[in-house]
Amino acid sequence: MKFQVSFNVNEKLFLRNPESSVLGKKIIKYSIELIHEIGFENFTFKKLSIQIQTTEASIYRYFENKHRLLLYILNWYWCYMNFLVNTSIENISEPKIKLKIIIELLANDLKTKSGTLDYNIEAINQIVISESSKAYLVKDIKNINKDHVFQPFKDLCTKIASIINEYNPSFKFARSLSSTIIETSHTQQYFAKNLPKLTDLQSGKPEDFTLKFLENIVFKLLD
Amino acid sequence: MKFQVSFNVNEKLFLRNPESSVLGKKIIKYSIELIHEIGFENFTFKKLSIQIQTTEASIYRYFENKHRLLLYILNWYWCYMNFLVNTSIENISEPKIKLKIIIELLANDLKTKSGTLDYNIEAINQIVISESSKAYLVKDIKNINKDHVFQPFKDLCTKIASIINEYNPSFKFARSLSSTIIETSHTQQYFAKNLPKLTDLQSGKPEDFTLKFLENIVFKLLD
DNA sequence: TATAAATAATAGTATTACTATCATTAAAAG
DNA sequence: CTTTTAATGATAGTAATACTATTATTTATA
Repeated sequence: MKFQVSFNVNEKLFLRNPESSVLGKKIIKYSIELIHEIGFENFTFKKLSIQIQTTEASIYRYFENKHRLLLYILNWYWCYMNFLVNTSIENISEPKIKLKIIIELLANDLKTKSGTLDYNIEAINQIVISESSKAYLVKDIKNINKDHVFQPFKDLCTKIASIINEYNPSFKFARSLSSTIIETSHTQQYFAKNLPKLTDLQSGKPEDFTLKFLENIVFKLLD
Repeated sequence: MKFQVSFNVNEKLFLRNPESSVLGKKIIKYSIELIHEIGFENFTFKKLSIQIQTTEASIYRYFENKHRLLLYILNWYWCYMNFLVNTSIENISEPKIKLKIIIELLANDLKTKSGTLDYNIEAINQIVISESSKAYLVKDIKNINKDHVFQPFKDLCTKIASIINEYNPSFKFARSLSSTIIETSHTQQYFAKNLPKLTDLQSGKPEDFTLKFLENIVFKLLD
């Protein structure tokens, strides 16, 4: 399946729309690769500019700083997840099946769901797992949040919460459960891979383990 | 209740033991205040040195870098939590009550449990909520982990897992549930305070909400 | 073809994240 | 009570980071 995906990412995220030029698209494509490779802390506009043979100044015309660039990548991901969730459950009537599909998507099945994309979806996935909390765990969160830069994340959370309540209308913590399974899908995958003592992974892949764990908790909670 | 608490923090965390000198203790005390005040990203040894009227070089004699200092603070916290958990459930026989007490401690009741301490426990709490994931979400995690700097965190996780299995021996995900409730206690408090749309908080304190949520999920899962 | 917009090339600044050196002061040992 | 050692202060310096500014050149659009 080959399809072109682009989303209307919040304009406050960038100074100049990276989708609007070749250089802009290169910035996104290679920042994904570079952040994945060296981690967000070690990532700089200087290093990126060398890799794509441009200058720091050129990148600064697109993004105020690297935090905004990270937010841009995460927004793209959250929009993509919203899209995948919506299309994957479109024709499903059973809320239980819907939830199962969503959990599979969260526990990293989206790489198999994705066709050919402009961006390296596996790298984005790893960035989401390792770096996404750094987007909101910042001192200036209150001001940053005013620009609605977390809207797609909240939308995803709201969507999943609505299906949780569709499945069990009396459950009182749909949003918190929703944000918890999103975050836990990242944390448990990360722990399983890097600090396995914090998990019950015995053998097999971190993704498969996370899937089983999430299914276990979600359906025990809602049944 | 006034008591003096000190723990044998892993020697790999520091170059010179901060507990061994007046300056060392000042470094810890005021780094807690400063990280709490300006956030870990904005925190520098230079700023700290100005506040405690010493030099950057002097601080570097205690800690290799600010990441190690953060790890030191978190280790202190994890050791303290281990201590609090152990003393709080010492005389309890019912595993359910033990779990309830632990959840209360996680959902921030520890400030009421703590007497007069050398360090600002409320500031440490906020640091744990906002900064602790930055201790492990680093590219070099595999090497850092070799120094056993996450041991007290793993110990806490193991302890809670053992009580989970004491309460319900057939539950297959005790460690993952344990690490999940620890992380979720931070995430939900942070979301409730800063991105409340990601939670079901209607009114009241983030701590109280988090407590209810955690109790709900833990006992629904284990009963 | 003219005009505007985007990019490249270059330079520069303040801050960060350190390392090094040497003088001074405080603590411990003889 | 001096000697030695260890800790701290004072100072300097470097490479990298996180930007901003200026001007020339290229590319796109009118």
